[in-house]
Amino acid sequence: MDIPSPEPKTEAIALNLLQRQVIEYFVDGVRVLGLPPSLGEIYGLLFISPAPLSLDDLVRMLGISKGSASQGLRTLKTLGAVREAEGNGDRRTYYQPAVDLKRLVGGFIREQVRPHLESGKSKLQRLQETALQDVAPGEREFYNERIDRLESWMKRGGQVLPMLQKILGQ
Amino acid sequence: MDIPSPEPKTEAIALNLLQRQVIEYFVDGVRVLGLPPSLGEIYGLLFISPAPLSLDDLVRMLGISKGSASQGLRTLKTLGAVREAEGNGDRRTYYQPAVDLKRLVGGFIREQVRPHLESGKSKLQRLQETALQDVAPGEREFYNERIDRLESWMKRGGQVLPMLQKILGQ
DNA sequence: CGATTTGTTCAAGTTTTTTTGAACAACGTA
DNA sequence: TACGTTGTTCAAAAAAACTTGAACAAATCG
Repeated sequence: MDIPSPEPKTEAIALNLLQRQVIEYFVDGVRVLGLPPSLGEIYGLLFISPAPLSLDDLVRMLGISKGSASQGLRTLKTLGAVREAEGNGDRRTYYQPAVDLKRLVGGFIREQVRPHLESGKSKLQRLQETALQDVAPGEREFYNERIDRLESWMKRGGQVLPMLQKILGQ
Repeated sequence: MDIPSPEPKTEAIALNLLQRQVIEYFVDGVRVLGLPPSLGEIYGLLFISPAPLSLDDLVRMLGISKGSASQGLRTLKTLGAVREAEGNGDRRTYYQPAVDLKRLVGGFIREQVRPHLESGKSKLQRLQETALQDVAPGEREFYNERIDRLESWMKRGGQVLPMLQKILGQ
């Protein structure tokens, strides 16, 4: 009978203090963006690792499940925040972080911001076309004004995003 | 013995289709910003109501609890998204939405973005000062480069926010 | 081929966030 | 001062979001 491994759920056994703090930093960071903590852990560790890491490395070093690591990497890839490292003489895939702000911001805007902006615009259009019809003609003026305002907000948003990317693009 | 009120939890009895859809619109909108749905409901209803509403109006029209309404209004006030209406010959307070984008964006940046940016900066400083010391001198180069990069991100962020406000300002 | 390693999927479990509602404070009125 | 009304607070309930882990697919190796 073995001694039951008393191993606490210690993640990050292989990580130094600096790495743990940077990971913490990114966990906080991604929360602001409305992304799950695991994304911050994964990106953070990749960011502060001298060499590319495999999915299995992430699982071991962060103490997260294979499922989380797999899904997290997928999301990060679609965000353009992580890419597969080239030419490792090995079967498994290794991952590297994208580290230029332009690319990161661009990916976030493309995947998270634009879709909402677009769907917002079309919802507004439908609003205008159908829901507004059900309002008694006498009351329409106010509603019209407000919907116009919403539309101008969306438009402004659409104008600002490219500027933002340009500014950050440096 | 009364007939037990079969009243379904129907919210929004007094709202027309347009209003319900606009509220839905804002519920989605605030989610993107990482704010709770109730804020979207409250702001949305105020936005699409011809006249200011009281806390009690919000409770009845949205079918939410007094607690939610009270807390939601507080948050919206600190975000500068809602303000109390002046001079109603009445004891209770009535609320109006702020409807110019500049003010809304400004409030969000001030309350939600800046604090994170600031705390991020100071965390980085601590990182630099303490955690980096524990790294073996030979390995410092890589870590240094990455931390410098983080600092440049924060700096860029600090520069972009005012521009953003300016652009949206009109 | 069969065995082994690598990675994905998704239902169920866990954690976190949000909402509720009842107790209470504050204020005005009579 | 006693009473009704308005609004706040916060512990507990409910809902939503995230993570896990086991079953499975895909690819490689011997």
